[in-house]
Amino acid sequence: MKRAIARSELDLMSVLWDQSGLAASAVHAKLPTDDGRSLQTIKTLLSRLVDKGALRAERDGRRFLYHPTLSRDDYAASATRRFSERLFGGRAAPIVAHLAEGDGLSDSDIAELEAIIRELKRRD
Amino acid sequence: MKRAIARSELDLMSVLWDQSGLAASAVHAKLPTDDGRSLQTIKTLLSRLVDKGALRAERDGRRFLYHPTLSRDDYAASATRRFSERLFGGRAAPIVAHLAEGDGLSDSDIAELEAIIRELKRRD
DNA sequence: TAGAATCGATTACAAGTGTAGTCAATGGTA
DNA sequence: TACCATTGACTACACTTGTAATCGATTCTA
Repeated sequence: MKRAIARSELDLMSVLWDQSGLAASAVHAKLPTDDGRSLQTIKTLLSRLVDKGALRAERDGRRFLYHPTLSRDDYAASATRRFSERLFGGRAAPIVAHLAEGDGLSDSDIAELEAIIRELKRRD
Repeated sequence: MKRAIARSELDLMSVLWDQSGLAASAVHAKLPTDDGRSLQTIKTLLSRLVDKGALRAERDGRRFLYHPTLSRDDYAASATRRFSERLFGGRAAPIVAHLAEGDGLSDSDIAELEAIIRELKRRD
């Protein structure tokens, strides 16, 4: 059952990472208003995420409250590694280079990057 | 026709980015030996990529030679932006942080990152 | 208490994806 | 020349994804 989280499903994960234990209707309500997807669609996606093992459904009366079974951080880490591996042989620099093209990065982003680099070099 | 390049198709793009103008059999031969996909499969994927406009097929006798119509760099840039946007609100630092987790980055990668940061700060 | 709203479950269905078989034409070879 | 290999075209087919309708049960409300 360890299929991947689809693009459209990720939006729901994101909502539930912000606040775990929401019912389907609440998840629907929390999506951007311009989202367009109907409540039925959200329910289907939630079921699929439960099938995939990405969510746990906790019964609450006649409805379910949904909880992520993997953290946003864990997901982001493995997705990032896969992405970097697939496109850049696991390297980080080309990613940053692409994001920096055309006044890409904010000052705070740059400052964070600096801190990370400093730490990496210290650890070295 | 501007559908996205699928995961499995990306492998073929990668081969053709390394060396443009290969025939189906050559692309097949250049894939990792443990790849498993049959030559027939490769041909199907190549056709799909032509349909999608990601490859141009140049007739050469009774076969075709395939050429990417978008550069690896352009593809990587837009894929990277999409990825970063989707998972990290467009920021670069969390990506590097994830890749750095658990002795992730090589010395040369770190050096490149440093150079990029230096340049970004200079530009600032 | 009768109808309305809401819930999960089931079903639908087109498009996309991964993988490959079959076929007819062509080109190379014994 | 008679076969065999190779090529693109076409077809196949199960699975995934995106989106939603329908249905039966339950709960809220007038």
